[in-house]
Amino acid sequence: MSQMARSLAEFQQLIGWNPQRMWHDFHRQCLPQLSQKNPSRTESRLATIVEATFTLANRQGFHAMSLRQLSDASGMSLGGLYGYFASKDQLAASIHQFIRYQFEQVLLPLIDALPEPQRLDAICRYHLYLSELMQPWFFFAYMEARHQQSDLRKQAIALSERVDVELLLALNAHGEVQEPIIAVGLLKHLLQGWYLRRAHFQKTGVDVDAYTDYLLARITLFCHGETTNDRTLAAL
Amino acid sequence: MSQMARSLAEFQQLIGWNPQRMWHDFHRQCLPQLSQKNPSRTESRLATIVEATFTLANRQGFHAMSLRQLSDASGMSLGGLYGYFASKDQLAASIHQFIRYQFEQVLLPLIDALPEPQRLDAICRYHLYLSELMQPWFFFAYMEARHQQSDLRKQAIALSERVDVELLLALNAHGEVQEPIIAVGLLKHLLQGWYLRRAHFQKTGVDVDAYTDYLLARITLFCHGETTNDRTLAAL
DNA sequence: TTAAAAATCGAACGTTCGTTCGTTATTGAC
DNA sequence: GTCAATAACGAACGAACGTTCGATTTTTAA
Repeated sequence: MSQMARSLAEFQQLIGWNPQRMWHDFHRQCLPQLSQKNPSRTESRLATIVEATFTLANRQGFHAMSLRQLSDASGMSLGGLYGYFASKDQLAASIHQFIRYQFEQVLLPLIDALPEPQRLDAICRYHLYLSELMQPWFFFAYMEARHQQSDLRKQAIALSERVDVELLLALNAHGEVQEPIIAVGLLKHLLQGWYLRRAHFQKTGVDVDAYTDYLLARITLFCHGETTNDRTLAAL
Repeated sequence: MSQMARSLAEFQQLIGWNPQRMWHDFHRQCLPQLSQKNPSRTESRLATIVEATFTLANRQGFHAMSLRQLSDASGMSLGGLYGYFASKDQLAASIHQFIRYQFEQVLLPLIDALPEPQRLDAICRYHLYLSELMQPWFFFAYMEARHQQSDLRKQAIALSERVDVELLLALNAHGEVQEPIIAVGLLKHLLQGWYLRRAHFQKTGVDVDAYTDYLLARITLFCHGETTNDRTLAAL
């Protein structure tokens, strides 16, 4: 059984993550809708296009990004883009699909392989680490999810609820959870904070390891905390 | 000196909030760009239009919402809408401006009037309560802020940083804050969670009073918590 | 009741959007 | 170097966008 990773570097090594491999996986996922034959060139072009999509869409919104802007930013002609995706909507759908794939095929199996007492720690750490490695993807997925058509949105909700269940089970393994509905929601919200508030953390010099350690050290306090009046604001 | 409100109902009474008065204030703020003369009719039409904007924009994004959709949803003709705002961008700008106005003219004065020991509690409570009363406004402001033009965005950032300072000062009044940058960011993020995850809380039956009490009871634990190994996950 | 004022309407305008497609340039095997 | 095969190009298209404006309806006050 594999050891748990306790830092970004360890996690990266554990799953063998690097950008090249990520784009390779992404390319493989996009194959059905691609009209290109040369794999290696296609991989690097896909990376250019999707990275340009992130810089534009994560600033101004995917819907507000025009294909002419994407054409300029990626250095590729308007018509040339269509060799790499079937439509603008399909481009967004591929991104959403890939991040769901990463969750289901990479994160969840890693967590399932661990004994239950370690799972809460692992879910949080691995979520934070993966969202650090793929921050633009996570940000895009969060911000654009509600603009997707209903079947893709439903799949995202289903995955989200699966994580909720995992979190609740893992939390319960550490003792009775007070107000479990609020606790689980808050915990996931705190994990999302890392990639949603990335600019803030970058400006203030907080890295993912510091954030992770800070958070994990307080999670059990937060969720199981038997708050006594003299330690809470309510006493004022 | 006024007493602090400890529930949504008390807060609502304290600031004398009701929808009618809110739309009255909003109308007054919009006056400069309005071509309409009859105040009472204009107030109700504005309410209809802005509420329709929220239902459409908060689902699919403001940019993706067409004025033809807004025309249908508000029961007003395409040209008729332009009696109530100068342009589509101005409509969004008015909403952003109004929520900033509520923050600066309603929330901050209330907090400044309180003695320092009560301020942390008040900032959190009042932020949560106001965001409950005006949830669609807060959600809209959060989601659409990055699509605004730069001067409006800068004003929003300035206000956000002002809240950060208030939070940090208030936190410090309760003792030395460990990792203050992370703590303040997280605290604000938790406050935002209430209006960002509204659908989730509505589905699970959590109301703002329960959320507020849960949060406030754990804030000092979270921010000042001297975490010992036997109470944290790191010990596993 | 009536006429001026105010408000509403929706067809039409110019622009920009996503997308297509015939043409041109590039690539790779011999 | 030649020639298919592949990829990239960008002008052009129809649709949809935000906006305008003259005609029409509703409101207001005498």
